[in-house]
Amino acid sequence: MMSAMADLVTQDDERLTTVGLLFESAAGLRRVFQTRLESELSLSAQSFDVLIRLARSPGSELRMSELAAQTSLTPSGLTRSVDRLQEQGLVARRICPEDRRGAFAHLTPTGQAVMDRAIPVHVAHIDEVLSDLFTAQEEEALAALLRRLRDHLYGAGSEWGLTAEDTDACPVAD
Amino acid sequence: MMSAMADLVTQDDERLTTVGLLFESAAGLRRVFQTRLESELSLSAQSFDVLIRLARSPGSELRMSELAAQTSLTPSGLTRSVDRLQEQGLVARRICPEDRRGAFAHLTPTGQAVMDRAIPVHVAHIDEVLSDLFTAQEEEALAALLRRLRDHLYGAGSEWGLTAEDTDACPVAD
DNA sequence: CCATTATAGTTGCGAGTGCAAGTACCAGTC
DNA sequence: GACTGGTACTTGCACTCGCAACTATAATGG
Repeated sequence: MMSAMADLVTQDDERLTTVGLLFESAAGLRRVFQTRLESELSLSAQSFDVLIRLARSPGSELRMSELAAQTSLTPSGLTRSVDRLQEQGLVARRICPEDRRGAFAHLTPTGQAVMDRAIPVHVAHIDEVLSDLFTAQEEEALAALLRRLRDHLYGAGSEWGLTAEDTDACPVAD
Repeated sequence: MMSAMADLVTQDDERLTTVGLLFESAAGLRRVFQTRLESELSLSAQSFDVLIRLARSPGSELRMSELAAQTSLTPSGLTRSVDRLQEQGLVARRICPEDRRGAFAHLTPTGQAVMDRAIPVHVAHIDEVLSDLFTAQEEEALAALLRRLRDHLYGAGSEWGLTAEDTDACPVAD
């Protein structure tokens, strides 16, 4: 009855714990940012994620499929997300001329203005949470390790059904 | 129009990227595990998270509130999750004798059996994903950094509205 | 005691999401 | 140039989740 547990608490525990910490950290950070983004900027974390990826892309536009891959959303989820942002007037769609199946999402001037205001707030918020927690070296080490993990998961063959190419071009936040 | 962007791409970018990597890594890992857990064990990632926390607790039982804190779920979310697991016969509730408002959730024998089978599979899966990616030292370093972040977010005053005490007692996985 | 306040958990409801099916379009084949 | 297959999104539907309101029980205080 305890056989599996016995295995666990010896060697595997370490790895299990690492994974658990990763999930807990991400969930905690997301919740913290979400609260603040909503109260101060009336943006959901999900919306902000989409918007910041657009803001940091050349021309402030991206194909729907690209955006879906970068935001950890399925195509259908992204469609709805962009729908909402479109209703709010922050984003607009543009049909791709060369391939009329596809579409670009791009920031409207209003969306640009909102993000110009929102990004510094968010950056300040990140600083507030992370400052005095990591040294520059530690933060760099953490980023390096996570980058390796992310690339392993998404890039290089996508052995586990995860689609995405060089998301590194738009590293981004939440 | 580009003012906020200019700020971004210099100093703040690093921190923004770290946070972004954390989210992407967590999302990627979750999806990978979820796919496999569902196809091989018919368990959602959410269910598995609840079950493994129970499995690793003394007596295989935990108060609902404890469980909620550990699973990054709100109390209402946990209520529903336990409801589902109860319908599947994997978990049962037990009213706390000393405080009849509260309740314990505990694994049923069936639940125990399922987890005895599921945990080794999941551990193997983690190994498969992480092996040859990090050295023991790197993994340890990553865990240490993440633990610091997690404790900073949840513990010590919970400056950001996150509730949780010593979740370290049950570090756990997904 | 009874009243007040706080806590543990549950439920109504609305919002977001994924899966599978559908639509519109491209690309290669005969 | 219709036929077949594949791609880029979009929609129907069911499910999960969080928030706010609610119930039941404790704990405090007169």
